[in-house]
Amino acid sequence: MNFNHHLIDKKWQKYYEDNPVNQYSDEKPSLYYLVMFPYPSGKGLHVGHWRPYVICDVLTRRKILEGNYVMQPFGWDSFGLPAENYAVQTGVHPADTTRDSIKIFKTQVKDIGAAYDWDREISTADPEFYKWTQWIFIQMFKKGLAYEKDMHLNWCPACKVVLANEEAIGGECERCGTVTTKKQLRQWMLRITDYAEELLQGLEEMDWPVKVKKMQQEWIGKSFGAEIGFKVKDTDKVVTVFTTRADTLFGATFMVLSPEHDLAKAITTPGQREAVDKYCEEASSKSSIDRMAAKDKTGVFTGAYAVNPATGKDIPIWLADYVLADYGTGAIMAVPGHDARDFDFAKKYCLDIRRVIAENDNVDVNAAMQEAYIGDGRIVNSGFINNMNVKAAQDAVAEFLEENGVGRKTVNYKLRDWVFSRQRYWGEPIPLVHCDTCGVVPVPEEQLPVELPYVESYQPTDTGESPLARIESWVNTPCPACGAPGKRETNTMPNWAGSSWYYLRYADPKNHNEIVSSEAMRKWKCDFYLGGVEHAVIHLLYVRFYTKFLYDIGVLDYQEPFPRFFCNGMVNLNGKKMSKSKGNYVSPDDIIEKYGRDTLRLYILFIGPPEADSEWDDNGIDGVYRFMTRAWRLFSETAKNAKNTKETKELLYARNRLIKDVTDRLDSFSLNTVVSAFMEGINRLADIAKTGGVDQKTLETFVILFAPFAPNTASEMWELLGKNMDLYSQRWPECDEKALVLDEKTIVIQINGKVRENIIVTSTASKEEIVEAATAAAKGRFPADVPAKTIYVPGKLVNFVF
RNA sequence: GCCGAUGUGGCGGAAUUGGUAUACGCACACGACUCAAAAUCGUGCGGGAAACCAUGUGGGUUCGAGUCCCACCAUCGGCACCA
Repeated sequence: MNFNHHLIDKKWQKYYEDNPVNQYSDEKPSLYYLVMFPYPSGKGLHVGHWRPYVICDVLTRRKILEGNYVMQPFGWDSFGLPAENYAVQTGVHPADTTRDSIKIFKTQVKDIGAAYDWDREISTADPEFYKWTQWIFIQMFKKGLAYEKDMHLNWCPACKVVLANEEAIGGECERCGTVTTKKQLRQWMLRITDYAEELLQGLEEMDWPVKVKKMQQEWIGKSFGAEIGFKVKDTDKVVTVFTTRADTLFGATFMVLSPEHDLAKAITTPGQREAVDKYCEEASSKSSIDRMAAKDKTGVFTGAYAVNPATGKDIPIWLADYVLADYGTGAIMAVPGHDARDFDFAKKYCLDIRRVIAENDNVDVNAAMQEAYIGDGRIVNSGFINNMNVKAAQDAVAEFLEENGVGRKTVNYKLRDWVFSRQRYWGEPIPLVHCDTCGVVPVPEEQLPVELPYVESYQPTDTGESPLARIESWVNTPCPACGAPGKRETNTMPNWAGSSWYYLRYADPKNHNEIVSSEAMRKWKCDFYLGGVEHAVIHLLYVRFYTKFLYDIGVLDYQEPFPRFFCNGMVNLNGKKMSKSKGNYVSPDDIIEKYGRDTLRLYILFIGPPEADSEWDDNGIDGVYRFMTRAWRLFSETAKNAKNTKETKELLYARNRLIKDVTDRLDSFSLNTVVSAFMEGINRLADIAKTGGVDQKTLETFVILFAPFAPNTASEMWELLGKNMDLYSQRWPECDEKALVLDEKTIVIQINGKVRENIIVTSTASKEEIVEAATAAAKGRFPADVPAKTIYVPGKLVNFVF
């Protein structure tokens, strides 16, 4: 009987469609395994998509075979720019495009044969779903977490859309790669910074890849320092700065504000007005990439002076775009002697440079400095903190600031509030109404969802308004508070909104009255989450933020959505990320046709360590396919007589070796080597089969172990063994360690640490016997009569040292 | 620049707590089967004639190092004027 993957796939795909593997029962322990849901594009899947799905399904099925019910849901992150861009070009409504895309995706996802609970399928663009996305926003609004602000924002001139910092990494639009510029717009913001500390603390106890934790830590970017107020001379204005180097306060010889700083224009003297206006104009028109790439620092003097609270001296106030508007207070005290950037700036504009730290006693503390000194040392030229070290000086300065009411110790975060509005059509409408008398009023919860209306034109506007703004019949609505004519908010939410809480909805996807029932919430907590690195910062940070908020308002009884997260590597082709739109991909459909679904599942695992990026190799899959046919052949040749075949010591060893290798490697997440273990197992059994047969129990054990990896083939093998359709009621086998002890073992003989000989001894041989045998075997190679030392490692080696 | 990771055959990659480096697979070569090819099966496959030498480079610890320590080099990823 040949291995016919077409027949096997067809038969079992159908069977499991009608008889799902994952049967819920109150009796069984429940688990919840989740893989990141995809954005359904019309182009369909490539084999790279398979990787996380296969990995998650293998782990799920293994847990099922250990007697658990594992909820493994699937859904669609279906709002997004591609559908809208397509609509702009063709006029086809994004809802139609999305529906079609989901259909294509779903067919292809089903080919993977994962044990998904399709009953729990969700789609973020479904009004029944986004009703609750809007509901969460309203709760945030009520708690003061959502607010409006004029923002200088990253703006993509091509997409005509505002981007969050996370979407404009490196100064390029994440979607289209266009260089972004800045634009000032009124935006809805979420106060994620209120949760900065919790988001940071929460990372500690989580079972996440270290690199992902590090990335989040860095993104949150906590630093300890002080806030110091500098009085602007001859005014009542104060410029506050954040610094991590309060110890260098005596060395602050000028100040720099970012060009966007609130006080920038207000403090400018008439004489400098023209120069300042010109500079600010230039700064705002520069793209962020130019601004970052600028080697030369530029700036302009405001004409104003501030008073250094420590020295009492007047110091000039400058504007420069090397100071970031949205970090700290958007202003710095410049200490050119001890900060490289300030040093460059001071050199260029001939500003005072003053040494206040000496690295050692040989330094001439009054000599001109050649470069900024960043390190620790003894404080000099600094009044009451002289001779202290850096740390002590920081404390002393903080105390001085407190006493004089001009500053205090503080912490600062890089994390910024989340720009939450998008000037787009295909997203969740922000459920607010603007009323002349009542201000901004949330849409009452019973009126949710605020559904997206059909529009004629999806073209975004250059003014930064959403296409929704053109639909008067939708925009005009009575104020929910007073009934007077009001206007709907026309901005929509960003892509991340739905994915920031979707995991929760799977617990209770059909609940019309609540976001989730408390019973379902308690029962279904995500035990395992899996997905690609590309979402390691943004998505995972936002989900954690939403979860913490939902905890705070009493919806959840836990504060972290994903205590355990695994990050899979990408599958590359020709060294580059697979991409349908760039034509650089391998289609799973072709592979399934040629080799069958299980071969692809196995190859996707075999291709490399799951956490590493791997290169797709068409030849590699042939090897896995050969293994499948070899395994199949072994079964078809031995199954018939298996019941009459005696279990030999060799078979017992082979069986337990396989159990141990598969189980251990699965536990350590080494999925590529699990496939190797199956290959070794089949090679071993095929060897044994040459002289005898393979017993029933060994073949059954193989099938049970194989079931999570190659479900269709394993099912067919199960049937071949004369079993009923009860493969998934079986229990994961346990290894009998005794069976792994062989009668004989190989002992390595080393001389001075180098391998010289092997001897085979009985497994019961004592140390003395082994050393004696080793001496006899290696004596001829001894450089002297008697070794100075003999190292014996039990059961492994003897090392003669001379 | 800072942070992190990774360097092992022609290739993808294996190697419990330091204990036979190169498992498993690909590619390749030869052989069997065949009129022939494909498929399949079998054998070989780091270098070297050998002694020996080989896990990015140079040191160190150890009876023994791919594994631990120090210093470099290279590649990849993240962040990047964060005060």
